[in-house]
Amino acid sequence: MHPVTFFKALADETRLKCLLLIQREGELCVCELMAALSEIQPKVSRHLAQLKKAGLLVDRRQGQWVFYRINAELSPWCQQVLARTSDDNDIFLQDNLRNLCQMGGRPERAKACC
Amino acid sequence: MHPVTFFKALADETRLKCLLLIQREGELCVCELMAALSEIQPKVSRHLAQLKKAGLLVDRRQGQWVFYRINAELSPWCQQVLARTSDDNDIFLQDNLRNLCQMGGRPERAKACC
DNA sequence: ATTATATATACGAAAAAACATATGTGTATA
DNA sequence: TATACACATATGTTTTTTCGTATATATAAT
Repeated sequence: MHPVTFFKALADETRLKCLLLIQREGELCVCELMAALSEIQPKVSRHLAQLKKAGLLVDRRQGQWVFYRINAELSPWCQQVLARTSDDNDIFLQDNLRNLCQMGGRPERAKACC
Repeated sequence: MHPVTFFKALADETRLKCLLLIQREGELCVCELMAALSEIQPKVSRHLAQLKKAGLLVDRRQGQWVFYRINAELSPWCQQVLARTSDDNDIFLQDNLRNLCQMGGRPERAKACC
């Protein structure tokens, strides 16, 4: 992964929050991210498409939903940067995690989060 | 340091190379970075000003030169991200380090680099 | 004082990124 | 087959970023 490509992917609030939330939750679908971020669907979807194209995320369809997770083949140094960033930025994600937990009707596979 | 501010600072080839080269060398002046990157002076200078304004670098004037170094008060997680990125991206800096070593007339304080 | 060197900044142009709105696609359900 | 839901993408616009050129400042040397 070219370092500039990687950091460009992280250099946007919507994308960075999606990445870090997905990392913490393991897997999230578009509607969960919409609820967590309070953002409209095309905006979330567009940023996820960018992250997928750049190789940071992979997706899988399950029925009506598309779940995104971190690409397991992402360079270890990139994964470490994500992990380190996540560890030290709880406040950055605080409201979004709360929104996610309060979201009604989350799709089935939902992990325990709170 | 807000994570988006931080990653925006890294999301440009010129800025990222400046940061990583400065990190490896301890301290570099504008003319050394110009030589390392083969870029014109206003371009290098502008990007260094951005990095300084964002709190990633500090500068000190010594005679005709202005030396830049990593801000020691930068959040430890940011410093770790820089260190980890540097460790895993030798190829990214390879040509620039060679240019720097081959540069003639480096200012006095020059550290041993090769 | 004048000239040279190192660096900074102002300015307008060009390129890139992000956006909202509208529409398309795929899946489930009635 | 028709409707609803989740998601993707196209389009035109706006905003942000980057750039080159020109110019300003600050130190050094003559």
